[in-house]
Amino acid sequence: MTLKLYDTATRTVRDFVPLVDDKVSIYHCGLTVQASPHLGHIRKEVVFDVLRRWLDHKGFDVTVVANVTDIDDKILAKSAEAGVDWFTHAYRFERELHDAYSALGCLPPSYEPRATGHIPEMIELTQALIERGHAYAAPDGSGDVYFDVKSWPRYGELSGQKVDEMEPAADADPRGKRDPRDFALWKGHKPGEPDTASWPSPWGRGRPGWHLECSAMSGKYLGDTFDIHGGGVDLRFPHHENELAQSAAAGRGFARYWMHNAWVTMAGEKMSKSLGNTALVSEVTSTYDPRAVRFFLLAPHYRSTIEFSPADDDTRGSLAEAEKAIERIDGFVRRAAEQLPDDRPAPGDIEEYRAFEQAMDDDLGTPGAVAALFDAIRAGNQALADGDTGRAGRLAAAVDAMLAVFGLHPDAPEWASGQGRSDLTPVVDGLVHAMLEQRAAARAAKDWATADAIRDTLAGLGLTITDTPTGPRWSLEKR
RNA sequence: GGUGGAGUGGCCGAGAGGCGAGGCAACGGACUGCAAAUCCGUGUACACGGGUUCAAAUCCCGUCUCCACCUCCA
Repeated sequence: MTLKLYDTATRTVRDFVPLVDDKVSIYHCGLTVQASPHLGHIRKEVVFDVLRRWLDHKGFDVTVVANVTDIDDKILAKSAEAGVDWFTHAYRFERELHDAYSALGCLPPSYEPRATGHIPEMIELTQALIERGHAYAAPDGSGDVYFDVKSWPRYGELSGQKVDEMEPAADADPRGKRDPRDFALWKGHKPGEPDTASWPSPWGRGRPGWHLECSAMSGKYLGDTFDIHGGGVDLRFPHHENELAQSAAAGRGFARYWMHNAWVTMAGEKMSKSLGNTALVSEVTSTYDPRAVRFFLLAPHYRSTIEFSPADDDTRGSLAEAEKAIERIDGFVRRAAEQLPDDRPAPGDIEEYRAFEQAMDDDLGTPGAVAALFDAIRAGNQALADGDTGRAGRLAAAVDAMLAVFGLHPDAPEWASGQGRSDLTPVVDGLVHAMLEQRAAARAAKDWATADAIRDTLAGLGLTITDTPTGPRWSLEKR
């Protein structure tokens, strides 16, 4: 089966054919490490993590590059406000970003270059653009270098806009620009900015413009032409438009497919720091099962907005609902582990599994794929109840494979807890089983009062007891 | 002004001309000592008004509402 992807540049769904057989190169714009990541930020990571896992599942050798923008206006402004060095600020939030990745089970990128580590590449690219007549040093002595939008007729191709119809820049200070839409490739050092935030260049000391970074770093690690460039829809313009312009104008092929994920909303509005309606990843994962958070972010289609609703008087909230879905998944995985032999057959031509693959190949159709997963779980539960271990085994194998693609398998190393709880699991297990033996004795004697009292005690400690055909089972309530 | 997207059952969220994706919630039933879990069953949903068609949530025309981007926001 061929993977089809929606390409933002052509606004069509296209068959995905990689540049090099069996290899896929992906670049997606990482974050500017200027504040704590929220659900909206991390959605992009989850979306591209699922894409990467799916390509991997299909047998491609995948290279993923996601940059870290560790120098920009906001970082300088905020660090100055906080009275710390800009790199102190940047490193702190870079660590938070990494914590968020791992909290949500995102595999690390193959390479994660920092902008500040690629100044020579950026200078080189800027020089190439000047030589080709697509960039110029500002004549005002500021040390800025701008991309000359008018020199590049293709400008606007990615976002479908015509330069002349764009809203004139609100920027009242055109500085040394030939056209208000020209954007900075290189920014001259300004008085008041820390000396450490500038690097020597042919145009004097300065620092790179935001758009330039991604062109320079993608070129270094993936070559002049690569397969997929991703990011949030809000980066389509101006960031990606500018990246494309400066790369193509420098003679590079650049990205062959453009993918953009939609954002996360709260009460219908985009989650963003300026609106104050953010849910930080760190907050959310300390309150809810991180796998539920991941499920919540990947279950809707990546091009649809997701409405995040916190718990209130009327609803339990979208993450609590997702936790119930995860419990259903885990219920089957545990049941299968208890009742089936360890050596699972291949999924083979299980109907639900084919539906899953078809959905994923159709522009990463996770909604259909999730539906297929639950169909397989239902069928698997039935097969287990019927004692049809052959069919149950194939379905369990299919469920395992689907969960691996989603990055949601409970036994995957990403979820192996280094955080205390599971370290005590064997101890708790022993204690609980001792109590359950007493309860079993009471039940055998039809002493329901004693049996229920033991169960209530355990329930009071947050343990749910479930009687199954193979004996009682305990699980820790999420909250 | 330009560009892109959205309005689906109690909630979330798919689909894109013809059997009501899936999850959460609710209600019945089976199972259970009682539960829980699981399974089976239960919904006359597609912003509004017209039109095309044997058939429209899906196509066409019009209307309304909402969101995003055009300011270095995933």
